[in-house]
Amino acid sequence: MATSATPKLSSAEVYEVLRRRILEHTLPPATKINIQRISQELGVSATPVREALRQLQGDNLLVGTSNKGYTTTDVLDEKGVRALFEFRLLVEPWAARVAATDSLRNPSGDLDREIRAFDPNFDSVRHAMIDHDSKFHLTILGSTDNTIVIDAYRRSHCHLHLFRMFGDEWDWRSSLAQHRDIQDAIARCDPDGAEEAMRHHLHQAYQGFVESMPNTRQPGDPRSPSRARMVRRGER
Amino acid sequence: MATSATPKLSSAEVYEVLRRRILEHTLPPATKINIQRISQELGVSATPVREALRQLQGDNLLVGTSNKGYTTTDVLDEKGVRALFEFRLLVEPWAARVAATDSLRNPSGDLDREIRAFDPNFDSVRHAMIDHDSKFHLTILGSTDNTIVIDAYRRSHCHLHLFRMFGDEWDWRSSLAQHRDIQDAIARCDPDGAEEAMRHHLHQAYQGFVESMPNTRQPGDPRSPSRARMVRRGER
DNA sequence: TTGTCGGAAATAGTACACACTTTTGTGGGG
DNA sequence: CCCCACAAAAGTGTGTACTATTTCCGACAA
Repeated sequence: MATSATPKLSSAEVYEVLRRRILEHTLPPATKINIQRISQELGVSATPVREALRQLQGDNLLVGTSNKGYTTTDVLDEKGVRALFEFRLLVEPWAARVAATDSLRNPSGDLDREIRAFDPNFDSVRHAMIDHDSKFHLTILGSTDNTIVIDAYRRSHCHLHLFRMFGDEWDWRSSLAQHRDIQDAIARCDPDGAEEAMRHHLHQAYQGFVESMPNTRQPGDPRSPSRARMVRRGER
Repeated sequence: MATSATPKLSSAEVYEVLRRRILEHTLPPATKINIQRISQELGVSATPVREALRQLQGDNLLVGTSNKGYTTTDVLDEKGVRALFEFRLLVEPWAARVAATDSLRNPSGDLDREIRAFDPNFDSVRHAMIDHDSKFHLTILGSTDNTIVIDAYRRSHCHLHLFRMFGDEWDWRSSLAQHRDIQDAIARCDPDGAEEAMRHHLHQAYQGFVESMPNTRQPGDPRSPSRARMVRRGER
C-alpha cells in the first residue's frame, strides 16, 4: 500500500496516482492540493507533480488559479446536476439507439456480462453499483465508435459526481432492472425501445438525485437548502 | 508582433501564445514541437513550456507520448469528420431549440449582430467566415447556460478542423443564409423551426465537407486517395 | 474590532544533469 | 555494388535542486 520505496516513479505515474485518488475519494472534493507534500510523499520532485496537476486541470478534475495552487472540483450543485443529466440525455439515448441498430458488433453480450458481474456484497453496495454503472454506460457509448462523443462523455465525469453525492440509501435494484431493460432492447435490435429505455433510466436517476439532494448535504457546507426547483419533464 | 523583449513572460501566457499559434495555423497540424526552441524563443525556461504543453494536451490540441514529446493533432480523416458532425447534430439542434424557447434572454440580438458584422473583404473570406461561424455557433450554445455541453462543444474544436480543411472555394453565401434562417427562427421563438434549420445547416456543411475532402488533400500527405466511402444519410 | 505590517509557507521559474530517442556513420554480408 | 545491421553521437525530453516571488496567516497596535 505504501507508495514509498518505488525505485523510480515519475510524471505519467504521478498523474495516474492522483487521478485514482480523486476518483476514489482519497482526495475529497474541494480540497486544496499541496505540491510539496505530494512530491515528498511520492518521492519525486515538484516538477512532475506540477505537470500532472496541469493535466488533471485539463481533465476537469482540478481547478487551478495562478499563484494560488490547485483544488479538487467541488460537488455539483443543483444546476450542475441538471446540466449533467441534460447532457447525458443528449448523447446516451442516441448511443443506445446506435448500439441497437448493428446486430453484428452489438454490445449486448458485454452488457449482459456486466450486469451478471454485479455483486451487491462486494465492498459497499454503493461502490459496486457505481463501478458497474460506470462500465455499463461506457460500454454502450463505446459501441458508437464515435471518439468525440465518447471523449466528451468521459470528461463529464458523471460517475465521479454520482459517487460523490450518493449515500448508501440508493435504490440500486431498480437501476439494475432498468439496465436489464436497456440490454434487452439492444439484444433484440430494437432501436426505439433501447432509446426509450435509456431515456427512462436517466429520468429516473435524475429524479432520484433531485429528491435526495437536500439529504446529501455535506456537513460544513453552507449552501442554501431551499430553492428545490421543480423538474421539467418531457423536454423533447 | 515580435514576442521578444517582453519583460517577464510566464506559464499561462506561454499557454495562450501556443494556443493561438495552433488555432491560427502558425503551428500547422501534425507538427512536432521542440521545447528548447520555444523556450528560448519566448525567453523562458523549459518548465513553463512543458506545463503549457501538458495543458494543451488536455485540451485536445496536442498529443504527447512519454519521452517522445508533443505533436499537434493531425487533420481529421473522413471518419473523424463524420464523428464530429454526428456530435454536433446531437447538441446543436438541441441548443437552437433551447435558444428559441426563452423569449427574454434570447440570443437573437447577438446573432443578428454577428451576421451583420461579417465582412467578406476582411482579410481572406475563409478567415472571416470561420471567425463569424465560430462566434455564431458558440453564441447559440452559450444561451443554453449548460456549462457541460458548452465545454464539450469547445473541446471538439470543430472550427479549428474546419479551418484546417477548408480551401477558399467554400460557398459561404449559402452558409450565411442558413445562419440567417436559424436566427430568424430563434427571434420569433419557433423551437421546431430553429432546431430544423440548425439540423439542415449542419447537414449541408457536412455534405460540403465530404464532397471537398478528396480535393483538400494536403501536399506531401501520403494518405490513400481512394476509398471515398459513401455517406449514409437520414440517420435519424 | 479593525487595519497594517511582518514572517512563514507555498507556488512559479531557472539552471543543470541524466536518460531516452533518433539519427548518422561505419562495417560486414548478400 | 547495394543494403541491412549495429554502434556511436547528437539531440531532446524528463527529473532534481536551488532561487525568487507571491500569497497567506497571525501578531501587534490604533
